[in-house]
Parts: sequence; structure tokens; C-alpha cells
Amino acid sequence: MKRKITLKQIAKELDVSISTVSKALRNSIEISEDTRQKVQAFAKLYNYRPNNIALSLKNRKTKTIGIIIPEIVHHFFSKVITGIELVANKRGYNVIVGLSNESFDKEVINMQMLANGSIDGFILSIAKETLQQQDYHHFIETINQGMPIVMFDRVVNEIPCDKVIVDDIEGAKKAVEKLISNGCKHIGIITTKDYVSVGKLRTQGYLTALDDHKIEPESSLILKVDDKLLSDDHLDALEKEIEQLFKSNKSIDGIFAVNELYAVTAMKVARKLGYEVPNDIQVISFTDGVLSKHSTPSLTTVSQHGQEIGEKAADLLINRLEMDDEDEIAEDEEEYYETVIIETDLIERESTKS
Amino acid sequence: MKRKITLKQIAKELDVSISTVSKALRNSIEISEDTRQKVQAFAKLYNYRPNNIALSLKNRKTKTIGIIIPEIVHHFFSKVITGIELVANKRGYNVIVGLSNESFDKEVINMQMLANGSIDGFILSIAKETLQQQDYHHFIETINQGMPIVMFDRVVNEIPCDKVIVDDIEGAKKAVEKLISNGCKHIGIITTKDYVSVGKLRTQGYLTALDDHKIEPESSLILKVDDKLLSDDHLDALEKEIEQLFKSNKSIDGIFAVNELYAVTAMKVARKLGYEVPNDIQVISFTDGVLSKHSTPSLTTVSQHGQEIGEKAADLLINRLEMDDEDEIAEDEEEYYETVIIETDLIERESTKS
DNA sequence: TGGCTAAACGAAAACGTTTTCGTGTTAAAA
DNA sequence: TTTTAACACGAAAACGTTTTCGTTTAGCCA
Repeated sequence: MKRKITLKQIAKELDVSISTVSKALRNSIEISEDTRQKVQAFAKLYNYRPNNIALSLKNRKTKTIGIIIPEIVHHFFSKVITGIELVANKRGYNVIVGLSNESFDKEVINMQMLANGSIDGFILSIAKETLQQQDYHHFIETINQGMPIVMFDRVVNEIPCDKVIVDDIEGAKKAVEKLISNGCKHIGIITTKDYVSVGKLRTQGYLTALDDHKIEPESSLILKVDDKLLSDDHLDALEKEIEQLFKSNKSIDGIFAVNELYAVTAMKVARKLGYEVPNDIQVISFTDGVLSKHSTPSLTTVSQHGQEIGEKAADLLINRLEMDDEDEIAEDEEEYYETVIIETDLIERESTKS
Repeated sequence: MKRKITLKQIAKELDVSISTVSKALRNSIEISEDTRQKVQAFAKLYNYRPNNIALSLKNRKTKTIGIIIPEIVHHFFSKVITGIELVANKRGYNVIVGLSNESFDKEVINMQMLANGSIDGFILSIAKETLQQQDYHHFIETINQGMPIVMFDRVVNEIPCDKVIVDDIEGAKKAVEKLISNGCKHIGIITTKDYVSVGKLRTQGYLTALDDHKIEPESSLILKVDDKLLSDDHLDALEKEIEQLFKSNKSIDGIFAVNELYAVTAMKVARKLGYEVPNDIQVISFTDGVLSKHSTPSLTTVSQHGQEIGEKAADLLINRLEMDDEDEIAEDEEEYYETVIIETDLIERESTKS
């Protein structure tokens, strides 16, 4: 078991100085053709690779991106990571991930662990608990220390950084309009409590769509689920709430759900109550994941293009990282930070009439 | 925007030496109570944190684990990561991920990127292409350089390292036995080509179960799908193959699928052909993911306990990392490397009779 | 022969830590 | 008063690079 070889060892072995070895390997013209060949041959033989940590220390950049997300067992988030990793790798960066588990404390700890030199910048999506507490000091401090952040999906406006978001309002609107044009008269929405920004926005899109078509919203058709019920342990409770929604709205004929789980659960309840999808009730969900594709009937969904979000976020971050050195725009300019909106697509499947 | 403060700056500001600052912060008794307080107060004020990269360089360990997996958009793998991250964090480690995309080249590149000092050890699951080519030199070389590897799920015996695997044979056997005891007489299996080790093992378990119950296996009941069909683009082809299986075995009354997708697709085809699950046909799948839980009928599955696998793998790796320094066992001992087998559980749901 | 230039190489600093080994000062012991 | 020991602190090396700025040697010309 031979440890990795270093410049120093090569230098010693070949009886030259460290500087000579370094230069020879980088093909400096300062070094004679002879020694260059000798050094390179030796290095190749021993499979020399420069130590990354030493480089990071010297260059004061790690070529590593920190990702902090609420959870990873989630189609959307893993798609985003895929996108980030793709462009990061292509541009010579590594990716280090931390999970907040939707907890404020873990989010803070994770950021501190990484902000001490381990990474050059963050890509993150805010934990629910943080959104509730509205305590964003850890983001602000990180940014103030000169470490750029790119936020995606769950963002808050007051933080000065680049953002990549989905057009939640527009996406929801498209979905509801589809239901309307498909003949639905009484469209229910299954959404989250308002502090989850995306839930709120999607609800807003729902209301806008109704309004645009002169449909009076009915509060009994709006179910705001406590998102603790998103965890698998509380599936029963979720089903009960949805069942209640159906029973108190006998004429319901369309459902817009802000995520897949709500949608498939709604279909399940509907079937149990004797409705048939899509003939009696049509269903559309946000987030195009595995469930939508493989449920029966398969779900018409609003695709968020998670991978594209990840790619865009990584590009934004790396651009900023590699610009910082030279161009260094005036930081107080109006349009210093960018917010990219990724358009959603409506993917039609079997849960709506065609 | 003030950059992160360093020991040197604190030293200069307080007019003491760097060593004094370092010692004061670590509460060395060498330093007087007075200066200690002064330094610590100053450090706190400026929110000093030791630079991780510098520490890594000095200590020659990064406290970072490299994970390389085929893909991340996959319930099982993301569960494993969750487990790894959990214990890694608890034990003071970070986690850096690379995706091989099932490609041999990307696997090699990724390992090289990380093996140059960025991490202390690997946790990985081998890419399909690598398994096909049976070229494992990059693993061997990494290990020879003194960097420990822990492999999980997709492993190969010839590589000297710790391993965490699922008892695929036993799990498959349990599933098939459940079908048998539920009265199935003609049990089909939908599996992958043999070079995917887990597919092969699960097939083996299927055959063992049949044999144990004196049931003659029929080759027409064994469908080995080209796993290119696992990607969503080829769903139609997958359905066709499965439909063929049904049509050439009219008396089929049980299906064991080696993954969720095969199982839900089988159920879909079955329904289309007029079979009812579980009355006409009972279905069990390997891998307990989201699909199983939320399909209708929900799937009886063999749970692999992905998170537990991740936790165990991380513990094995970190144990080895922290042992290496001191105890340093004789490397040629028989039982130098450990293989942990995680037991599977059969989770009964609606796709089998109870 | 003296001086100059180019070629080939080495010394040393820097990145930010920790730690070992001095060193100077002061107070206590002889 | 001298010796010793404790105390408080600093200098420097080390981790592995890259890069700037010498320094040496040889060759060339006058």
C-alpha cells in the first residue's frame, strides 16, 4: 500500500528541486526538454496527481459546490441534484450535499460545516421550518462573507441572491384552466398551509384561473392540508381529510392537487367513493414524478423540469464564481442578482379527458 | 463584504503571535487566562471558524466521504444516501456525491476527481457498465493507495473491501414462498439479464423457492428483461414483453418482479388483459419504494431497508478510517474485511391475498 | 579577458492551521 | 545572591502546491 506520491518525493527521487518538478509537469519553457521528459515519465509511472486540498488552499477556491436541500428521497429534489451534478462536473466542479430534513437547526449547522472553506458557493432550497420561523440570518451572513448562494424552488425575496424558480402561479393556472376547458364546474384544490411558499403560490394560481373564468371560488372546495400529513405515517389522516372534502362537495368534478401524493390519494379516495377518473372526476397534480407516470390511471401533471432547474442553478452559481475574480460588477446595481423562471409544462395523461 | 477572518489577522490585531491565538482558542493552559479571554472574545466577535481546507491539509484527512452511485433519481439510492448522510453528519463527516450514470467512464473519472485528496474514503455501488465489462482496476488502485472503499448492493467478491448487501436470494425466496403458500401454482418472474448481480441473485432465490416446494420451473415463466427497458422511454416495449409473458402462460397466477417498475407494469398489463389483482393474479415486488406504497392495489414488497444499508456502510467506513491510524490490523488476516448482510422484510399489502 | 545574455534551475513565500520546541521573565527556593 | 522552576509566549516546521524572483553556468561578443 503506497500512499499517493507528492512533488517533494519526485523531486528527491530525481534529485531536482520541487519547483523544477512542478514546472516540468506544467510544461514550462523554463525547464529543458530533457528534464521535462524525465519528470513527466516518472510522474506518469507513479501516477502522480496534484493534491486537491493543497490546490484548494493555495488558490483559495475549492471547485466544490455545496447543496443543501430538505430531503433527498424525493423525485423533484433528486432531479435537481442530477442537473446540478451534470453541469458542475462538466465545468470541473464537485458537489457536496447536506440534508436539512426540513429542520432549521440542521440547515444552519450544515451551512456552517460547509462555509468554512469547504466550498465555493451554495445551491439550496429552504427548509419548511426556516420558512415558518422566517429567520434567514444564516443566509445573509453567508452572503456577507462573500460566498454566493443560488436558491431554487423555495425562495424568499428578501435574500439578495440569484434564484431559480418555477412559475408556480402560471403552472397552477394552466392546470386549472385545463380542467375548466374540459368542462369541470366544481374544481377542488388540495394544497398546503400558506407558509409553504409554493403551496401558497399554486393556490393563488388556482384562484386566478377561477377568477379569469368568472367562477366564484368556494371555500369548501379549498383543502389546506397540514403538511405533516405528507409523511407516510399519516396517510390515513390525509385520506380522511380528502374524503371529507368529497363528502361535503357532492358535485365536485375536478381536483387540482399541489403534489403527486395528494393527487394519487385523492384518486384512491374517489375510487373508493364510487367516482370514476376521469369520467366523473378529473385530476391534475403539480410535480411530475414517478407516481404520476405509473399510477392508474396515470396522472396529468404540471412538470417542473427539476433537472433543468438544477442545471440553470449550477450555471448561475459557477458563472458568478468565475466572474467574481475579475469583472466584479458594482454590487449595488439594480439588476445585480438574477431570478430565472423555468416554465412549466402540462403533461396530459389519463386522469383528464382528452 | 468582509472575507472570513484568519488566525493571522487576529494575531496582528491583538499584537500576539499566531501560535498564541491558536492555543488560546483551543484553551491551552500554556496561555494566561487574560489573553485567552481576550482572544476568544475577539474571535467570537468576528465569528472566527478554522479554515477546513487548511485543517485537511495539515491533518491529511478531510472528514469527507465520497459516494458514487449509478443514479440518484431512484428511491433506493436516495434512501441509502439519507442513511449515509445521517451517520456521517453525526460523526462529523461530510458527504460528496458523484453520479456514474451507469457508465464505466464516468465512474472512473468521478473516482479520480475525488481520490486526489478530496475525500478519506468511498462508499459506492457499481455501475452496470462496469459490471458488464468486469473491469475493476480503478477500485483496486484506489484501495492500493490506502483509500478504503465500502461497497453496497451491487458488489463483486473479488474486490477486497467491506461490503453491505441485501440478502437477495433469501428475500426473493421469502417472496416466492409467500406466493406459494397463498396458493399460486404458476408463478412467473420478471427479472433482468444475469450480469446485473442482484437480478441474478433474485432469480436464484426464485428458483430455490420453487425447488424447495417441488415445483418444476418453466422457462416460459421466466422473463429476463433487457434493462435498457428500465428507462421511462421504453415503457411500451416493457409492456409488450410482459404482455407476451401473460399470453403464453394463460394459467399464470403469481408474479414476482425484481423491482417496482416491473411490478406495477405487470399489474397494469394484467388489468388490461382482464385479470384482477390479487384474486386472479398475486404480485410481489422487490424494493419497497413510493410506487409500491401508492399504487392501486398497493404492492406487497420485499423491503431492502435502504437507509439502514447506508447507515451501516457509513459506520463501516468511518470505523475503518478512524482505526487506520492506530490499531492497524494485519492486512492479510483472513477476516480483515467485513461483509454485512441486511435482512429483508416482506411487507404485505393489497397485491397478495391475506 | 571582461562583460553580457540567455538558459536552466533553485529558494522561498504564500495559502491557514497545529504543534513542538525553544526563550525570556518572574517568582520561589537554596 | 544565585539557582531553579514555573509561566507565558513566540519561532518555525509541516501539510502539498504554484509562482516570483533570484542565482548559477555557459556561451558569446568586443
